[in-house]
Amino acid sequence: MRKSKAEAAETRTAIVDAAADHIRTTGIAGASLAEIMAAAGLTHGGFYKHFRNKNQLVQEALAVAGEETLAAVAGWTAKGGPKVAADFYLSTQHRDGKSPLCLFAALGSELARADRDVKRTATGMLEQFFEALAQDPGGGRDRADAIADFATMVGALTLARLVADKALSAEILESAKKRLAG
Amino acid sequence: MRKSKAEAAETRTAIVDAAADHIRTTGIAGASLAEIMAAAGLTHGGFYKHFRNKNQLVQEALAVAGEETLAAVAGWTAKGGPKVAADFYLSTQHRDGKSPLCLFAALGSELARADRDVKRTATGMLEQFFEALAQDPGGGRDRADAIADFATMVGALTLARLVADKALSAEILESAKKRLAG
DNA sequence: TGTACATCAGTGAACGCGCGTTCACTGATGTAC
DNA sequence: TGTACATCAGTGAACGCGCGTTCACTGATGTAC
Repeated sequence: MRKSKAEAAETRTAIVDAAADHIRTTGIAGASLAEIMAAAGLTHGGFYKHFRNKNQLVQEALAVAGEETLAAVAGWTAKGGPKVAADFYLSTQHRDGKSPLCLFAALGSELARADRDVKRTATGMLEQFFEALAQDPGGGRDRADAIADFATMVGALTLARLVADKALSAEILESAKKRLAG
Repeated sequence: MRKSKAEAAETRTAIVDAAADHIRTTGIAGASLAEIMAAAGLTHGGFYKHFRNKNQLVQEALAVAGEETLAAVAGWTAKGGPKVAADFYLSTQHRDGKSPLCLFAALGSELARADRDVKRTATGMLEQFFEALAQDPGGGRDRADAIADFATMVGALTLARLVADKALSAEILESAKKRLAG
């Protein structure tokens, strides 16, 4: 059942998109190729017609996941500046994963143990985040501020997600919002 | 080759200590029982004489790892206040894992996906961190400040660890230090 | 344009491997008398 | 205190399972003439 080149390209994109979603939910190690392929509407056997191995898919999925989050952050910033972006990033909706989750909050500690190629992809995405967040014409915020802000957001969202206590989780988000507003 | 009760208790402690180390290096899913038992000088078969299952060991190991980091943070704070504690936390030595790594930076995103019991253990440790860091008599820092500070530290260390570029990694640590000092 | 053949996207079964967990066994420790 | 037996910490082989990866196969697509 050979598919046309156009269909095959769509299939490939669907696999990467499914991986970008799945990986942020289950982690890299926790996302099996069979699950990702099923989410893309395929059986697992065909995976190697599109990718060399799982690692190649992970790299492409990270890039897609990063661009999704980056587009969201850029959108929020364009709408209301860094403060609005921080409010969205630190919302309970983002924490609960209803909007696609920031890849650094979803995978941060796992990426620290990833292999060199995966880390390079993640580094490229992070550099783009810093550049996007540092663009604050006339706001008096420099690159170091943007980096510290983003570190606070990632740390707060990570901690808010691992906590088993709703009240403490909300307190973490609020404390970070207050810091970023002040 | 039955061992005495005292020896068995020592063995149990050795297993938990080995797990507390190993888990922060490889992640929870990446730390196999065979590796942990070998690190404690044992074969894997005897594991179930001490623990119900892997999950029970993980919970105890998280508590030990948390207490280790907490003792270090408390020590740094006692020595020179919150600023010195932040400088140690954000040092390249801590980032590179030569001192035992903070469990939230090591496992943050993985703990978000852990089961309820593991999350509860992590929550208890985090609450102790907040209380320890909020104790700043006369410094004018309240609990919200302590939480935001810790979020910044965890986020910065996590990002500094996943980056494949030494210069960018150092820039992240320095930006966070600057924020916490100001 | 039509025909014959090569290509290859996708299927589903199978592989080797490492994992958590179980189990029969060993022999020193703990206990009952 | 000494003896006989039960207990159980630790060993090492084995289990079932899910994983990433491979492979023979199918049949529609792409290509050469």
